Amino acid sequence: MSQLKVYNSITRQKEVFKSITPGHVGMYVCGPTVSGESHLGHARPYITFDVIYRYLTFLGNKVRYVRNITDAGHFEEEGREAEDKISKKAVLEKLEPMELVQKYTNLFHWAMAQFNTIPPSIEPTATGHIVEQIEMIKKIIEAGYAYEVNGSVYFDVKKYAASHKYGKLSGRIIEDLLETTRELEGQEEKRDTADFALWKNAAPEHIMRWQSPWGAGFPGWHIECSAMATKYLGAQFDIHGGGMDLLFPHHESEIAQSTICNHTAPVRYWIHNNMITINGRKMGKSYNNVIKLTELFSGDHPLLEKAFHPMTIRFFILQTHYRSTLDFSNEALLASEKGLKRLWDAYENLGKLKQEDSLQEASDAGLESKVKKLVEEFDEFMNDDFSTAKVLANMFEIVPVINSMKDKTIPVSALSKQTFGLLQRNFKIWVEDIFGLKSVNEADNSKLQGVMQLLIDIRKEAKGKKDFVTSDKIRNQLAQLGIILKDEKGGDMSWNID
RNA sequence: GGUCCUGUGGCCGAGUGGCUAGGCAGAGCUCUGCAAAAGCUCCUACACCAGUUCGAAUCUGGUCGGGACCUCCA
Repeated sequence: MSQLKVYNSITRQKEVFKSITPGHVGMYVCGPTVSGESHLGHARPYITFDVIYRYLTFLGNKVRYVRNITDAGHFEEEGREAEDKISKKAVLEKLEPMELVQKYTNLFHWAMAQFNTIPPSIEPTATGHIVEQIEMIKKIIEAGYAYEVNGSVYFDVKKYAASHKYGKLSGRIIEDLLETTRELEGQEEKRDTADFALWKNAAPEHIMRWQSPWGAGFPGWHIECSAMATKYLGAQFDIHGGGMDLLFPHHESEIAQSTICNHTAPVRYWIHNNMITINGRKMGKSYNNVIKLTELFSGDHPLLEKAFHPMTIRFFILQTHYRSTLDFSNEALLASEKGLKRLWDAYENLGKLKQEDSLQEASDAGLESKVKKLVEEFDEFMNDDFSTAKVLANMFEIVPVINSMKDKTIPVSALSKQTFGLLQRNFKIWVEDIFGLKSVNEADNSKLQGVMQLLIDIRKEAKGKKDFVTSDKIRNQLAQLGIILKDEKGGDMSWNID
C-alpha cells in the first residue's frame, strides 16, 4: 500500500505523514465559537476532519482527536442584547452567559450527530481551562515576550520576529504587518499594532470575567487553543486542523505563543480546509449569505427549494477535495442528493448479493481486473492527501456492475470469489466506516416492514391476475404517503421512503 | 495597497505533460401492462495571448475575470 501523504500548509507541499509516536496520532481541530448557530460553512471542517480522523483510525492508529469549544470572549446573543439594554433588573431576564453557551453547544452537538460525525476524544472548553491559559501567559511574560498594560497582556510580535519566523505559516511579511496603519479601538495600548492580546482587561459590565494576576478579565482568542492543545497533546503534536481563514492571525499566533512557551514548534502538519462559497462568495455573517444548519435541514430559507438531508450535505462535501472551494447552490445539492441515493442503493444491493454465487475463477477476466483495480485504488487516492472525490468517482464506476448483478444481466460469478469479497468488504469499509455515510431512511422498524410485505404480497397476487386496478391503487396510494414501490425484474418489488 | 489562491462542458466538480474522472441535467435505445428504477449509447470542455515541448487543461511569462486573508469569520 502507498504511504499517506498530506499537504502541509506550513511547507506548502505534500509530505509523507509520519506520526511522532508510531501508531499514535494527536490531532487538534479548532472548534466552534458557541455564541450563535452553526451554518453550512461550519459543516465543512468538522466533516472533513471527521473523515481524516476515521481514515487515520482505519490505518491502525490510535488517534486522540481534540476539538475545543470556544465559550469565552465577548458574547452577545442576537436579539437579546436590546432586551438587556432596556435594563430589566430581574436575573431571569438578563443574559446569562452559560445559558447562551449551553444552548448553542447543544445545537452544535445535535448538528454534528446529524452529520454522523464521531465525537472527538476530548472536547475541552475555553472556560474550563482558564488556569492553564493564565499559566501559559505567565511563562511568556517571564520569557520576556509579553507585556502588561492596564490589566491586559499583549504578545510582543516584534521581539518574537527578531529571532523567529512570524508569518511563516500564513506567508505574511513581518515588515508589512508592523507598518499597518489600521486604527482600531484599544490599539493604543499596544506597543505595536501587530501585537495580539493574550489577556484582556474586562470592564465591570462585561458578562464573562475571571480573576488573574493582571486583574479581572478574559483570555485572548489564540491562547485558548495553545493551552488546551499543549495540555492534551503535548508540546509538539502531529496534526492541527481548521479552516483556511484561521491561518492568520489565529494559527500564526498559536505557533508564536507555543514556541516561546514550550521551546518547540507545536505542530508537525498543518491541515486547512477551504471555504464553502455561495454565488462565489464565502459564506459568512458579514456577507449576509449564511444558511444555518437548521434551515438547511428544514428547507426554511429563501435560497432553498427544499429541505436537504444531513447525509446529502456530507456527500456534497466529500465530492470535492477539501482544499478547493466548494460552491453551494440548490442545483448542486440536488445533484448530490440524487448521486448519494444512487450510490447508497447500489451499496445496499451489493450487500444482498451472495458471494457463494461466485467461483474461484472469474468468468469475465476483463471485468475482474477492472473492478479489482478500481477497488484497490481507493487507498491510493485517499493516501494522496485525502482525495475523497476520486474514491467516490471509482465507486460510481462500479455502481453499474453492481446494478447489473442485481438485475442478473451480469452473473455474480463474472467476478472471482476473491474479488467479489474484496468489493463487498471495501464498499462497507469505505462507505460506512471511512466516509461515514448512513441510510437516509430513518424508518426501519420491523412492523412497517411487515405491513409493506403484506401489501407487496397482495399486489403480487393482483398482478398475477392482471388486476391492474388493484395493483396501481396500492402503488399510487403508497406514493401519496411518500413510499415508493418499484417493480423489479423477475416480479419482485422493492420499496423505499421518499 | 500587501500576501496568497483560483478560472474546466447547461450546473457541481476530479485532474500526476500524451491514454482526454465522476455526479446531476439533456437526447436516443433496451427492459416493462403502465410507472419508476436499472442497463447501454450520445453530448468530449479546459478564460485569453504568447512561449517551452514531438506533444500543454497540466510547465513559464503576460492580459483579463473571480475569491480568501490582512477585522475574535470554519
